[in-house]
Amino acid sequence: MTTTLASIQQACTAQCSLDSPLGPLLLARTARGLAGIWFDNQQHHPSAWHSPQQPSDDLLLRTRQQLARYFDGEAGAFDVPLDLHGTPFQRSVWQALLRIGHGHTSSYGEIAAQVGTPNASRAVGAAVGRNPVAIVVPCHRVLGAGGALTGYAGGLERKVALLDLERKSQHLARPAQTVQRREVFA
Amino acid sequence: MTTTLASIQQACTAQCSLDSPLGPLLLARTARGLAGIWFDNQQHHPSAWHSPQQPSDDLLLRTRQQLARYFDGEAGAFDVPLDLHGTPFQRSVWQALLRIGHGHTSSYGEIAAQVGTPNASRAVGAAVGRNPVAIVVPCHRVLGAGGALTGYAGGLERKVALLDLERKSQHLARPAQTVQRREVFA
DNA sequence: TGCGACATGTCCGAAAACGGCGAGTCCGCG
DNA sequence: CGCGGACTCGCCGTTTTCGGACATGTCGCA
Repeated sequence: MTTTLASIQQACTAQCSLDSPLGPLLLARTARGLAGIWFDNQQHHPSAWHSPQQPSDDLLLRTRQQLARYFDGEAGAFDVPLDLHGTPFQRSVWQALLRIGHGHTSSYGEIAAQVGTPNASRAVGAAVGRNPVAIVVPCHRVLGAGGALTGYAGGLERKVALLDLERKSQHLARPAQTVQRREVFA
Repeated sequence: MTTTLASIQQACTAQCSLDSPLGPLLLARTARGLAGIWFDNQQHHPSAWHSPQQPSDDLLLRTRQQLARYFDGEAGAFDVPLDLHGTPFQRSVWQALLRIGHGHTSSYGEIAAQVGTPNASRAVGAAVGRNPVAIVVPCHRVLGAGGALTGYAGGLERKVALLDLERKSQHLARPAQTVQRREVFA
């Protein structure tokens, strides 16, 4: 299997940017769903792009709104369809991330177990680090087995900030949290 | 740079098949032009495909007609726009092939010289062998310096057959051979 | 004439290196 | 004792690197 990033760029049909409390975000979509959210100058950023286009696109608009709500402290804010490009292993890891609830955390080893390869915690680390859709796929909720922060593609500050935000906003969870998330595979 | 074949499959928008005197052909196009013609079970065949769809497509229809005329012995039969996916080197080689006239031949070294790397005749061989658009991009017109057949992705029989066909049909060349061929790059 | 060596871009397989880990050991410190 | 921090080693998917193999042709040397 080849790189995930190139494959996304290929299939991408629209993109836009957005100013968040943690700095500018770049959003990208494909025909099938939301495919990427990156912080400025984070690791594995598709630096080939820079176009700060306005979103003329329903899906991207909704994502922007939901991100705003998320930063306002709302739990379960996301319900846009995702289109995650990656190796089978990576995708299964990212799927597992989606099952970590708002304000909760998990560990690399735990996820490795969920994915069916209990010893692959280190490989999980690598996969988590390549998560293309920051925030929505909550890779920031993964800590070391002892609770260590270990790392974040967008920088540890941002990881702490996101966890803080979620901890402080626990009580704002929506009453009916029926988040139906349809996944699309590629 | 990555594989040419995968890149074509990605961008391909339509395809169809066609029975030729030398066996079935698979045709494929992208948004920009004709991107592939392969013999059944030739080397580097995009075997992921098998759909023998009917051509509902103007460009593919025209290609089919022109192939039929070619097999009837007509020179200069092709004028469809091409969309050749490959490395810069490969594309320059394939462009050079297009300059070899109907019924004429060239050699690997000659083409290497035309492309600007006189010593790369061996590399030219590799590139010629990966020609995605059989017949229309006349890779069959390339022989060894001494006139040896050397090789053909579709099998040497077919190479001989094509050369025979062109030799026998020399006199059928159309009077005005103003073949305007627009190339598209990717 | 005949044989070996070399030049050249790309693909492909194998092998090694590299991580956003985790468990286990050893040690120093209250 | 009991706890925490530094160190070592096995784990495993992905990425990178490397070494051949090719649809050849030219040159030097016996």
